[in-house]
Amino acid sequence: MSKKLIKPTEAELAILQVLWQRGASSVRDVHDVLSGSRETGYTTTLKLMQIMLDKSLVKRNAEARSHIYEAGVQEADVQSQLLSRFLDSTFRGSASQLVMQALGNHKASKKELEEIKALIEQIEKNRKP
Amino acid sequence: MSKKLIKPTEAELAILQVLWQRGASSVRDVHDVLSGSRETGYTTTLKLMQIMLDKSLVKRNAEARSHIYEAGVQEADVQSQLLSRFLDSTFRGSASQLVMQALGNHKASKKELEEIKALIEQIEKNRKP
DNA sequence: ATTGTAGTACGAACTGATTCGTATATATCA
DNA sequence: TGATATATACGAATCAGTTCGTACTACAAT
Repeated sequence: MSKKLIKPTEAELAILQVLWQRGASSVRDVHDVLSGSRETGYTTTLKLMQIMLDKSLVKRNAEARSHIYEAGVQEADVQSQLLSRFLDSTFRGSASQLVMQALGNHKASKKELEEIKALIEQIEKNRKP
Repeated sequence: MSKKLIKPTEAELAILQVLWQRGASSVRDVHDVLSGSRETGYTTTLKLMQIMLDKSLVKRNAEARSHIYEAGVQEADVQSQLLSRFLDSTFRGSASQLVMQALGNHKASKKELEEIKALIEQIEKNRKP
């Protein structure tokens, strides 16, 4: 099973975020959420989602007059692919550099920090043998 | 002193990477390095660097016939800004999620993992009071 | 039935990034 | 000197992403 190359644009990613958070939604729903941060017309959102359908970034149920869309790609997959590229292009592939920056500049809660520590222990443990 | 908004494009970032790594370089130098991974003509690289000069992403010394360019922005600044945006757009701002993915999918050496753990301890210590 | 409202479809304009061709200047060397 | 090689400058084509206007369809309400 081949992992397709996924490269959503900025605008597409914003739409995917809405779908991942809300689940199946109409164009109207998505547009209303986006209206908070973006300033574009309804038909723009519609067009983008049609393009995304074409690229299989979303799926839709067109039975009702108002079509219902849902994400066609998994959030974790997209994150993983985008992260890989970002890591290479911006941090020359150094994951630790990226992690240090991320932890340094952006607040993580005590609980999150503990989780990360635990993950590191886990990795070190699995690596020994 | 205001931190300007920096948003290099993909191609521009690739050029900056070369300049950050090699230091001051001619267009020819940059182009030769890039030729390994990219397939574009010399004048394309030249044009890009001229555009970057315009945007102050690079500086140049034009005394010699062959102009010498160097980065006009700091790597850490650019990384920090790009990371912020990436974090928001792709991980909805959750630094810990991003860190977990980065550590999970991409190999970091034992030494790097130790450094990260140390950083976490550091953060937790500074946070107590 | 007619009118108003809300939806989809889609061409086309616009924008920004990338790419290249070509003109021109400068240096090198046989 | 003249031919060749190597620079810069820059307009213009191309390409991808985004945006919107407009046509058309379906439903609801008066």
